[in-house]
Amino acid sequence: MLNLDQLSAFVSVIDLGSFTAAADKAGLTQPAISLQVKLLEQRLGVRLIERVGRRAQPSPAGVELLLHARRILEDCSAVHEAMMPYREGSVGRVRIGSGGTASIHLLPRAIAAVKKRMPGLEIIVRIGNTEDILRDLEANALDLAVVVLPAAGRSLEVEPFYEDELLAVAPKGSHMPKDGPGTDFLKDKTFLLYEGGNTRRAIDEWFASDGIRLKPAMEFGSVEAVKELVAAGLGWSLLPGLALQRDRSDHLETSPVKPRLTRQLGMVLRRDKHLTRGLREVINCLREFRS
Amino acid sequence: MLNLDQLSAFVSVIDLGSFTAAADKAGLTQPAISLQVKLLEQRLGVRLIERVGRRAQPSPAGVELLLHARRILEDCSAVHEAMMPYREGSVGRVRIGSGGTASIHLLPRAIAAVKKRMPGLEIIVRIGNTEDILRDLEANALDLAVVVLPAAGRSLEVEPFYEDELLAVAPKGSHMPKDGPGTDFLKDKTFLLYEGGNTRRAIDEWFASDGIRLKPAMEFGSVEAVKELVAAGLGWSLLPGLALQRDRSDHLETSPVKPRLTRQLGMVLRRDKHLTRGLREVINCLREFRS
DNA sequence: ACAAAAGAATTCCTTATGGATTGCATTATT
DNA sequence: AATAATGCAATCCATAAGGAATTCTTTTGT
Repeated sequence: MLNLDQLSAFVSVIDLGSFTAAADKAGLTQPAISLQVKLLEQRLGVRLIERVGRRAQPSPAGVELLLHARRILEDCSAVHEAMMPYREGSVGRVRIGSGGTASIHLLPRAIAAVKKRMPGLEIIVRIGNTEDILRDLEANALDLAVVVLPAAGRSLEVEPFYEDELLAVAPKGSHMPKDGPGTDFLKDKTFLLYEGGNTRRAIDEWFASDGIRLKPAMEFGSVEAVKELVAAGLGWSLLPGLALQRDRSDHLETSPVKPRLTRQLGMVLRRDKHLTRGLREVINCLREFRS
Repeated sequence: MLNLDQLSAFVSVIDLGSFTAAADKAGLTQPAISLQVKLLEQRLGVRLIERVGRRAQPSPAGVELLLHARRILEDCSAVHEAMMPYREGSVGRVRIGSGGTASIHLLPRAIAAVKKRMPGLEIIVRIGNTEDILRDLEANALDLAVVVLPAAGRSLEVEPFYEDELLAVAPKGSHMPKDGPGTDFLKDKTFLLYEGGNTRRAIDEWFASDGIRLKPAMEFGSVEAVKELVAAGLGWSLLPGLALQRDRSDHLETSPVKPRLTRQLGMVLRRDKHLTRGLREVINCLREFRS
């Protein structure tokens, strides 16, 4: 029978290019690693590592073994993940990835609801741009993503669950058309935009459908920053309704635009994801927003 | 880290429905299997086997683990399969670096001989100048170099294996002294030379030993080109005998020079190189030329 | 038929040591 | 002065011997 410690040692040596480095990483001494690799080589009857000069390189057989070994080791760590939900005592853990806006305004409410039902559940939220989040999701470093759609990915399943309207935002006292400002009305305003990925794209498309190309005065990575700047009278903006709920009506004038401009927030999971109870709860709580 | 023996024991117990049976199959005693499964349960923090009545059945977590475990164990046995060809030496790879002349005229014959003995062997030949080849050899990007000597390098081992004579080559019908042309005879001829590194150097030294400094009319990177030009009557040349074996005697006059001028071809390996069966075969086949 | 405990055997790790190569500095040479 | 050669120190891996830890067996109990 093969031995996972030996496989792991072998992979580590190749990755780090040195027996000594692999030993340090594993918290062992160099002879231990040497022995592991040697035993593996004996068991397989093949030379796996070319000890040549100062560098350790895989032999042809070693290259082939690497492919298998990496997969096996990954599967083994996946086992721990898979057993997590069955564990007694630990209620579980849900790792959520999210874009900035949703994480500030939507997730806290959903998480609060989940926590009420499953107090022990550990919830981790990672903020990032859609691209990074989805990559981590595919790598199973995240359990669930909450992002602005569209979201692509062969192994991913997308469920839209919230339609967020983008609102025109102006300093208090600005003239705001009754039935909402259109592209014509807005095109000459000074614009401060949130430089989010899909949100920003939706805004550009909205203007572009009337043949207008927007040249924003400034772009910011933070919605809150844009809000403050608009409140200070520095210009107009188009911001997610979500971000405007904790009303700054004392300093801001807000209105839907014409035609209305919305963006879809969606939950994204790996298609083959095993649903733990915690994850199911989170999904259900997010669905509450669907109304 | 997971343990494959434990996984295997667990799967076996489920498959056979009994600890004792699993123990027999594994050639161990029953407590050993009990312990393995217990340790696995402890490590995963999950109960895996429901000991109910006479039959051992998997818990829900056990069912899930079975899926993973079977796959992992299969992959592990696939590893043995995958290593088999390398183990028997029927598969392998030899990366040879070579100067141009040897690679065209010597290597094909040696490779053909090796292939006859080890049909599965993968042979890669990289052409380049001596310097590049030797650098790659030191970096272990090549297994063997076949170059014109001398070849330096602290970590390299050199074995001369073929003495190649440089022949004077003239257009058909040229006057060629009976006992071979000397420097005196050749110094006034129009010369077309092959701009190889060590070969070219050997020629310069040959003339220099009689105090003559050669001013070749043209230099070419290809021996074949020089041959064609000489055949077309454009001048004389000194070329490796190896390159003249596929006789162009219908258009060329060839003769040893006086004193005879030879260059050594050598095999070069890293001093600490591990000899695979394939590499040994290649070396042996090259030695056949030594006669 | 499985679990638990104690002793035995094996495995695996650490320490110590030696061989080999590499990188750097020093020295000799053209 | 620049280049090549030499010598030294450092680094890395292999091996051997002793010791710690794991794992198996035997025995016994539920």
